[in-house]
Amino acid sequence: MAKLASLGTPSLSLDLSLQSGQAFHWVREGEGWIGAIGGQAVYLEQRAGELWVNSEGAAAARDYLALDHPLEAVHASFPQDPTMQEALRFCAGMRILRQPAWEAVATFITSSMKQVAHIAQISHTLRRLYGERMEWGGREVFAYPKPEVLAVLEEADLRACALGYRAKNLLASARLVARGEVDLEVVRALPDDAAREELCRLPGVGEKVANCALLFGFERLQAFPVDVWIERVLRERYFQKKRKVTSARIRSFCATYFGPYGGYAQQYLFHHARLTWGKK
DNA sequence: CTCCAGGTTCCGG
DNA sequence: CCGGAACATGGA
Repeated sequence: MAKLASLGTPSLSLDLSLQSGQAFHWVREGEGWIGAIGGQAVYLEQRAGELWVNSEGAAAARDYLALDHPLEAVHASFPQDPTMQEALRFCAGMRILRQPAWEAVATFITSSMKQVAHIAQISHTLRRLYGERMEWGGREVFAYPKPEVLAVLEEADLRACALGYRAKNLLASARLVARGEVDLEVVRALPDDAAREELCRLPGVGEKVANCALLFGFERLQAFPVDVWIERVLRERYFQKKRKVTSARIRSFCATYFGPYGGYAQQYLFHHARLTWGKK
C-alpha cells in the first residue's frame, strides 16, 4: 500500500459522509474507502479520528470532504425540536460533500424512483463503461463519465446500463450540457432560485433533483430536497396528521424553518429516517 | 407475487 | 394549483 498523508483530526464522520446517499461510488477497501474525486483516484481512511489519504489525493479530499464547512455552527443552527435533535445525534460528523457539478446533476437524474443501492449500481456501470480509468494500489477506479462522452451515445447504450426511462433524460441532459446550452459554470454564478430554474431546463431535472444538485454540486447549503423519506418525516413529525398538506405548504415550511443550513438538516433527517424508520 | 424506491412530466379538473 | 397516471428496474 502506498504512502498515506494525514489530514489531521477534523470533526468528521468519514463513513457517514460517504455512505449517506450523497455520492454512490465509494467502495470499502480494507479499513477505508476507495473511489474517485473528479479525475483523481483517492483512498480514504479514518483511524481513531485521524484522517488519512493517499498523498496524490490530499488536496482533492480536503475540498471534497468540505473540511472547511463550519460544522459546529451548522449543528448549532438546527431547530431544537426532538426530531431534528435525534437526527443530529444519529448523524453528527456527517458533512455535505462538495461534489463535481455534472456528477451531482447526472447521478440524481438517474436517481428518480430508485433505491440507493440501485443508484450505486447504475453509477458503477456508467463509470466502468464510459468513465476515465484510473488506478490506485492495484485497484481500478473510474471517474464519472463527462457529458461530452455520454452525449455521443445512443439511448440504447444507456438503457443497457439499467437506466430504464431515465436513459432518455440523462442522454438529453448530457447533450445540452456538452453543447453549452446549459452551462453549469453559469449556473454556479447564479443566485439559488435562478440556478434552480436553470437546472430545471434539463430533462429529468425537476425541483427535487435540482435541489440535490444545488446542495451536493453547487454548495448551496440551504437547498432542501424533498423526497419520499423527507415527506414522510415532515408529515409524521412536523404537520398534524389528518390535515391535508400540499407540496406548496411543505416547500414554504422547509425554506425557512430549517435555517441557513437547511440542506445539512435535510441530509441528517433523510439518513436518520432511512436507516431507522420502522425498526426497533 | 406485491410493494416500493432520494421523481418528472403531462393532462384533466 | 391540485391529484392521477405513465414511465423501467430490482431489492425487500
